[in-house]
Amino acid sequence: MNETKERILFIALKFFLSKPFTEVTMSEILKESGMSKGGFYHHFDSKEALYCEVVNKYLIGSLMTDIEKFSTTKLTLSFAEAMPMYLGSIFRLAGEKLKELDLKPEDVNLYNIMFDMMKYYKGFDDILNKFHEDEINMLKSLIEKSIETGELRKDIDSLSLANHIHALMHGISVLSVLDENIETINDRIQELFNGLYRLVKA
Amino acid sequence: MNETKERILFIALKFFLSKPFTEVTMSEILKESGMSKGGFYHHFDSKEALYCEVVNKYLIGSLMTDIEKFSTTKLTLSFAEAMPMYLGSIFRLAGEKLKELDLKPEDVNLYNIMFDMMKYYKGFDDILNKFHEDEINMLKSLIEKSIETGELRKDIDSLSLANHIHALMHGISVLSVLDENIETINDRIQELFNGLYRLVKA
DNA sequence: ATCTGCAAACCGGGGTGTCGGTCTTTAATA
DNA sequence: TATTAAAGACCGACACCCCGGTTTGCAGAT
Repeated sequence: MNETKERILFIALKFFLSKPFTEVTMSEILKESGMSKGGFYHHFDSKEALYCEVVNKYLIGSLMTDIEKFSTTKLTLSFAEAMPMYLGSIFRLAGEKLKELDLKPEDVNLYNIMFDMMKYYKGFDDILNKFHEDEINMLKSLIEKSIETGELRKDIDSLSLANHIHALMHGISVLSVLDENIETINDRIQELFNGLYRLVKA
Repeated sequence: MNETKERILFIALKFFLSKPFTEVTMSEILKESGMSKGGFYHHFDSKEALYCEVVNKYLIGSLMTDIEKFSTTKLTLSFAEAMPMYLGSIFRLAGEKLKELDLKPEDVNLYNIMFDMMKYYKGFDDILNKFHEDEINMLKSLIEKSIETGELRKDIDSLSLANHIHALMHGISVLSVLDENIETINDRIQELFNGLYRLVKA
């Protein structure tokens, strides 16, 4: 792909991560990339097309690889080990990527981004559903294994607990956005997980 | 208060519930209310002032009364009775209010609304924090009472479980928005709560 | 006569996208 | 290798529209 185009995509990424689609203006993207309007529209059909390419290149792809990365390593770990690692790794990964972009976590509203993708990126609902399914299946199989090894209570319904943890994660995540203190998210996760673990361990 | 002003406030409410602040235009509010710009700006200083009055009148107030309504009735109920009632009542109440406004639940994004209030309604962060605190305290005292009566396990940390349930609620809620199937939210809540109850009951 | 409530026309600014034209690189041909 | 044609990258002014907000004037009640 063209080098200029890639530079524009990268710069646009920052803006689309830090503001809703409608509040990002072409002017600021062009100013930042030192490019003219004419130059830009030579490469892209529209602002929305730019958005879709950004999402495609930077967001969709990494969503996929991240979950795969975890699902291959989980099998050797116990529930007590894997769980905090899983919970933490998501946010650590996100944090690293934001650092590369010189963005502070508190300037990025994950849910605004997802809502935007729902609106402007066709088929995102399917992708998201599949992503959630994968996450839950992963949790489910981890739970089942941990029941077999005797780590967790025998009377636990694995699917139910998987859904529970999944929802809990999103709850912590969205509350952190609302509270505007993303930094403490890892502590909160750890604490809530410990409480849950006390309830489910054998 | 003026009758015209109230009509504008009510119409504006619908728009602010169904779209982000920046995407709501004065033109559509004026068109819907059959009013001219001059007329509008006779009553309000700005679009933002309108927004704040709408939030003040319709959203902040009901947020307060709802939680009070519940906190006065909870004392006579067991955990198993109070919990689903509490969880369900929030969404039932919201549903009723949306019906009055001819809005479908799937057209309203609760978190978009909250993020907007964070941006444009001064002091909303404090209000929200207090609201969350109240919710958690309410849950906490319910849990403590239920531990005393022997309904719940003695080894449960009440604050930890309260936080847990609170986060879980928001998780279910935000996932329902993302999945775009708000209708099933009550079933999901019921199911996840049942799973949790099995873990915490004595 | 004055004040209230409102309508209509208007304003500046900023939004996305277009268009004619220029410069640069590449490719083909003699 | 020198010349020429075509393609690609880019510029900047401008068109057009719609935004929130202002100004002016007028009808009717007090």
